[in-house]
Amino acid sequence: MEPDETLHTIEKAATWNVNSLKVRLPQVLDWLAREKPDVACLQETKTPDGQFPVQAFHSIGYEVVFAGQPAYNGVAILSKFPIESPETVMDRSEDDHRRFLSARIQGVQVINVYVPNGQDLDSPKFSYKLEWLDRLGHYLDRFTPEREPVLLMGDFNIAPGDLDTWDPDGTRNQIFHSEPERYGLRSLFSKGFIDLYRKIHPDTQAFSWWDYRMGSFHRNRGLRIDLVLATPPLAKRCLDVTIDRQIRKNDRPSDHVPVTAFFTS
DNA sequence: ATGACTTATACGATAAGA
Repeated sequence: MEPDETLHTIEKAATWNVNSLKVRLPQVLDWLAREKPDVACLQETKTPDGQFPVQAFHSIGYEVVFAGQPAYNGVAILSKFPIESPETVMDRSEDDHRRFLSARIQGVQVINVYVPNGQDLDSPKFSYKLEWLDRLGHYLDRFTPEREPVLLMGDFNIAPGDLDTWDPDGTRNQIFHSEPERYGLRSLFSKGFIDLYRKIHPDTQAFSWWDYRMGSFHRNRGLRIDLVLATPPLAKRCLDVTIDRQIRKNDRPSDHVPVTAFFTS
């Protein structure tokens, strides 16, 4: 154990799919100034590494690591504490999508994921999604969940169960709700990764994403697909998880909202 | 209703998201 790790622990960690950091940067900076998470994982930055706004985050006290590309995907970890040993790929595959970032922060392994969308069950993108989840599982096998604190958070593009979708009957076996996807997610749970929102709020319906179209937010037709998972040493310390629905009312909002987990020190 | 918005790329139309 490093001496510093006992002095400062992660007490507040958040995940937010920002749907273009270029468009959302002012909102992200406002949110950080207001909420002050110790660690924030962003997805869909859609920003090449050379254009990442490093200085904007440094100037408000955040270290950053990022893995981006033009137009699509892109992930970043922001931290008030030092970020050690960042990894931008999860294995030796040829996959060039920037969807993964893993680093050590105050003795916690923080893993940021942007799981592929999959499009529909007939698409090659669906096979890619399932393969990607399988590869993530293999990456996670290096950890001992019962003993090690690991935070795995991001946009999973899977509604874990019927409570996590506005229309469980209409969406059954559709994309985000299909059995193969849910099996992939359950296989992460079975390794010891715990869905913290569902642990703390077993019966509450709360969504983290709403379609831009059809007034879906106003009608609360959404999904809970942005998740914070943690291994038992961290899950035991979790006090609450909140989903910031209010931020979806901003001008030019992301279609996702932040999910934030709180831990005892 | 293979739609509806929003973003990126590139400057109009298409791809992609979820």
